[in-house]
Amino acid sequence: MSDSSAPPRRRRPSLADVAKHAGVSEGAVSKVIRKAYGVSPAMQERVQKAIEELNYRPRTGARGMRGQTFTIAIGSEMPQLGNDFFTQVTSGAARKLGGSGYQLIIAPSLDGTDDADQKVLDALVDRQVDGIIAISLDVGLPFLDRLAEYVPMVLLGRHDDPQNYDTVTNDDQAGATLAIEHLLELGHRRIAHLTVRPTESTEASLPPHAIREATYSRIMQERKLTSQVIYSDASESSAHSVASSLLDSDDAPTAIFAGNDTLAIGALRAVAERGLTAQDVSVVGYDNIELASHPLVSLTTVDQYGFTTGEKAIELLMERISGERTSPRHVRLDPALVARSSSSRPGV
Amino acid sequence: MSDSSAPPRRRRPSLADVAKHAGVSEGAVSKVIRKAYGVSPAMQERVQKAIEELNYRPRTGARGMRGQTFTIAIGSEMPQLGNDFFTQVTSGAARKLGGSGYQLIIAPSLDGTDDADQKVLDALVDRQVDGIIAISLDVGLPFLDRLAEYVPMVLLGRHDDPQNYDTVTNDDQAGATLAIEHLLELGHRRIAHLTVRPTESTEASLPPHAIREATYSRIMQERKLTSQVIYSDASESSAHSVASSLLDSDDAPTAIFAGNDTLAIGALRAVAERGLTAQDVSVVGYDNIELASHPLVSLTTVDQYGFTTGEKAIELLMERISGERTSPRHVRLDPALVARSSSSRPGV
DNA sequence: TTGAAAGCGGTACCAG
DNA sequence: CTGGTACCGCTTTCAA
Repeated sequence: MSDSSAPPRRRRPSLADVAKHAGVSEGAVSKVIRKAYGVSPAMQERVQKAIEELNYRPRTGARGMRGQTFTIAIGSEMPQLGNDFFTQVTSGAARKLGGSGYQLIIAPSLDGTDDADQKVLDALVDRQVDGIIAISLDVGLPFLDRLAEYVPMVLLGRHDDPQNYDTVTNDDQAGATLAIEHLLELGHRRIAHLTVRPTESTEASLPPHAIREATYSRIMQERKLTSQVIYSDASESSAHSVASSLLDSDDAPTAIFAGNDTLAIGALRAVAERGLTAQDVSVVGYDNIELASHPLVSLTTVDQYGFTTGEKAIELLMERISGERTSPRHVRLDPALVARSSSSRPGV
Repeated sequence: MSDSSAPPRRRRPSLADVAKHAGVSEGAVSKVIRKAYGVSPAMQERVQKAIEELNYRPRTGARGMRGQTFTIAIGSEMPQLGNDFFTQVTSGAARKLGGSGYQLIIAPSLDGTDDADQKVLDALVDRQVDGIIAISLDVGLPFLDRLAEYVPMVLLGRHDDPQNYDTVTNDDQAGATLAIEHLLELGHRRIAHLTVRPTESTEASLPPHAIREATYSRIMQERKLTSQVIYSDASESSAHSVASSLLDSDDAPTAIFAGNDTLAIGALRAVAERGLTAQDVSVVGYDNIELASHPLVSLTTVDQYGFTTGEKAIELLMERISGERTSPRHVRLDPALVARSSSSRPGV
């Protein structure tokens, strides 16, 4: 009986193998694969042939020791993966990277420990990626600013003022204003705000939800209208139960502005269950997730342009990778209102 | 004016730095970080201290040249990212990997070129990941079998018979049977099957959809019932229009078994638009996507257990990484029917 | 233009 | 148990 029924794991050909096969120096091969200057057409062709014959591909790890790894990474929390905004961002980044020779990878933080987000980012730096896009991570600015000394980095959705990294943010203030003004223009006056319970954040900057809430409060106050903020957990079902209580209470509003689409859909369910329509209680969300456009849902919401965000993030990274810029840039994208049938003039 | 307003990119401390700082050999440091045998407690402590003082972290690329990279990758097509089954698989894999020291990365194929899927996988092998999970990729068995000679690999949703890699599949035949039997038991006899147009696949194995369709045809034939297969594109809207024509035709069925939930939801919309209910036309899907459980949809469907699939995939990879197995294993998971309100007994 | 050789940051084997 | 050292595969001088 043979002691190895399956062949052992195969070794890929190395640059040295190619050099030997082509009868040239390793340096020459290296120049060819990097398309560097100073190679004769004859050499070029000869090496190319050897590369194809051996089916050679350079190893990223080895390249990275001296040069680049041609890898851009998106770091995020695990739950974000199912999030439509996240998907949009990724698509935008992927599109921008297509054909560039860079590979995009997504690294989710695995466990739920409180330093899990730091660990993902560390893991990416360990892997010497050429650039990092970090999205909605629960880490402090100092940590990020220090990491950004080692690798180009851009943070998404973070209203920060860092030294070493760039940011691309949705203008949450503008977006929230769009949503509320929309309801006001329709004629609503009793507008409630449904959002997630604020966490005790050690961050200097306000998270998107907090900004949306603050904007709501400010506008209502300016208009001399009564604010009504209600909190729920992040889930649709939690939003549903909170919204249900609200609708059943004495001071039920005629409109609900939700901090995001998931919450909005929970609220919408509560509305539908009570046989109410948008004329009774209008609902507006935030994010324009895929489900929002579904005919059975048709949610009025605010689009954050995730795709553009992803594209922009890559642009910023590339400017740093190429070395043409070292000072931080902060790009703010303008959100847009997408009016659908979940909002309408209040009935008489 | 200073010619470098921002400091240049910083270099991380190396293992040599740590060795120097601790006054020990590099080999000793290496053993400590790998928790290898043969280190005295004194040495261990001394090195540990130096590591912390320098905030040292080993670089994956360098480690990979001799040993492992402690990275497991999931390769997939870009559009899959938003897919709920994909998210489930990823969560399962992440959960299984938590605390193991391995980092999970997801690599989407960037461009839409026809060899894009091969390229992602190549890119992952280039990066010397320790294991690859490939999901619904359009690549032939020979290519995969060759790649799997270099790195442990498991394919998802592929009814293959490969030499070098493992597979985890949903038993599509069993799942389709569950769906159809469910409708039969409810009393339906005129059951149509709505699925995506079959592509000319060069693959030896049948894709999931084809298996579901074949199962449908077989069961209908066994029961001496008339098969009625209608094709649409993959989108919800395409399914909607195809289903609309079907419902308006003379031989409208009393039930529709759709090849996946997206199609089912399109059909459901057509049903709802006509003021019909589940008693008139029942709809059953496949996948149990998140939207399926939404109260406004409430779709009866078949759950593929993506989470378990992800966990199982990691298990299989680990068996190969540890070297305890070299022969292929093929795991078939049993799907389950999730009955909701989109299906019911036919009305009188 | 080309080749030789010195790194990059780890691992693994060797002798002591 | 420890230190020394060859080596992994690629990039980058530096001469020729």
